[in-house]
Amino acid sequence: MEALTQKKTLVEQAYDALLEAICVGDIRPGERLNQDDLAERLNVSRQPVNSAIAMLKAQRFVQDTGKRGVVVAPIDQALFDSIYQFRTAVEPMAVRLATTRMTPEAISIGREIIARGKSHVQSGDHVSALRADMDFHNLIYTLSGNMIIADTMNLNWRHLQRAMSEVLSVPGATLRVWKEHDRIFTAMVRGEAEYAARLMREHMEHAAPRSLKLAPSRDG
Amino acid sequence: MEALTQKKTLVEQAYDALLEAICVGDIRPGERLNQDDLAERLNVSRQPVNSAIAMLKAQRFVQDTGKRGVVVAPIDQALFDSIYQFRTAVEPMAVRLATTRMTPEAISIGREIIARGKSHVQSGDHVSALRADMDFHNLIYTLSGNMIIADTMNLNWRHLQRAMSEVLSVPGATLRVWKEHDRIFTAMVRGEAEYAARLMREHMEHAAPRSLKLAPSRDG
DNA sequence: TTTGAGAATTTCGTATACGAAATACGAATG
DNA sequence: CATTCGTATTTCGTATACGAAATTCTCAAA
Repeated sequence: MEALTQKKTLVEQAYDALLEAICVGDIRPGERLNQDDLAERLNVSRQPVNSAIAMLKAQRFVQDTGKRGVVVAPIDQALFDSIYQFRTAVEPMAVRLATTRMTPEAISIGREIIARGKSHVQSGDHVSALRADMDFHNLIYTLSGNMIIADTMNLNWRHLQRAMSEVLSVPGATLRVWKEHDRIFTAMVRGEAEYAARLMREHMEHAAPRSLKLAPSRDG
Repeated sequence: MEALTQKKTLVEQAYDALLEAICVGDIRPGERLNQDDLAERLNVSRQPVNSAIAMLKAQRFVQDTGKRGVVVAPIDQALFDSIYQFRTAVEPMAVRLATTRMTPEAISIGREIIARGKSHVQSGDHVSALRADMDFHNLIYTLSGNMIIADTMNLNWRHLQRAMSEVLSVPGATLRVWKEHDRIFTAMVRGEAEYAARLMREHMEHAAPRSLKLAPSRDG
């Protein structure tokens, strides 16, 4: 008999919904969040929306401007650079740890993700390629067995995701990226932890776009 | 003329107060948070307390138990280990980055912190030695110029702080630790980034206590 | 004495109300 | 026409209310 699962509160559901809308660009950087509007759209009272916004603010997805309400945080090149720099330390470690903890199931899942990523690139579906990119890395974090890596990087990926939904060129949407993922994963399957970590560090060092190359305004 | 500063909301103040109480052990692991009680003690209505608790839950300081309310998360050896493991990747990077960004002011502050840390160890003041330990590392994160490092590690230190307030032997409270800090900082001042990073990695690898050696229950 | 059922109480998620402050709008004045 | 001031409206932080569900307590039956 399994334990009953606990339901998410409306605060948590509102947080999830708002974060997703921000990350996929439905609510854009600089846009002000109106609590009454959001409450009506989410079909809840304003209080859970207010709490969800406080949580998003703590995680820097939205920010105060000195005026009423909060705005979605602008896409910040410095934040993006900091995340990629941070990743050059953390991703190789995650790979090293994950390599020692591979399971047949993980191998199967990893291969499926890589095939999916390549397929999305070839069909030009950038959104799904980005999702697969996230899935690939998340598999590694989970496999690393280090919950701090997983939590930290999941949050960072949400920041990257929203930056990328504003960007013309999506890093996960090239075949080169997926070939590198393939090489990294193959090294992991073979148990070559140090080699896989080195490949990942190199991947990080040149996977970071030189700049975000923001898309033209959607109005123009 | 300077910009006016924005005041913290009651939610933010309640969050700060609760987090501090949890981290210094005034509210102990396993203890259930009663919202009415807390609201009365903080002299606010229950709603900001409820919101603050949701934020603490998202950051794993408190957790659901399937019953009413939340409890302060137990001190978790695995979390502690994950943080220390994570730090072996992140702290050397922070040191490397910080070394290239030293200022006379930072040098002065760093030396003051180290002197303070040694002094607290010698006088047996473990709480203040831990604070100085945190200050030393925080200086490095700030100097690194990487906001993700700073944000992530500040949160992790809060978890470490609350673990350490339950622990008999506090890692920051030995002279050995402060001698190592001194050596690291000296290398940084000299601009020896790689050497300083190596020292930090070694420091991380043996600074982690083998186990938390939890204090006996305060009742017994 | 133990167990179970029902009633009373407590707790918390969330809706609603309140009021302060910000913002928008319209009219008057220069 | 531009600017300023007063009024109306909007927005949000927070208090309060409501109700569902959990928990505790009490009493009766076995």
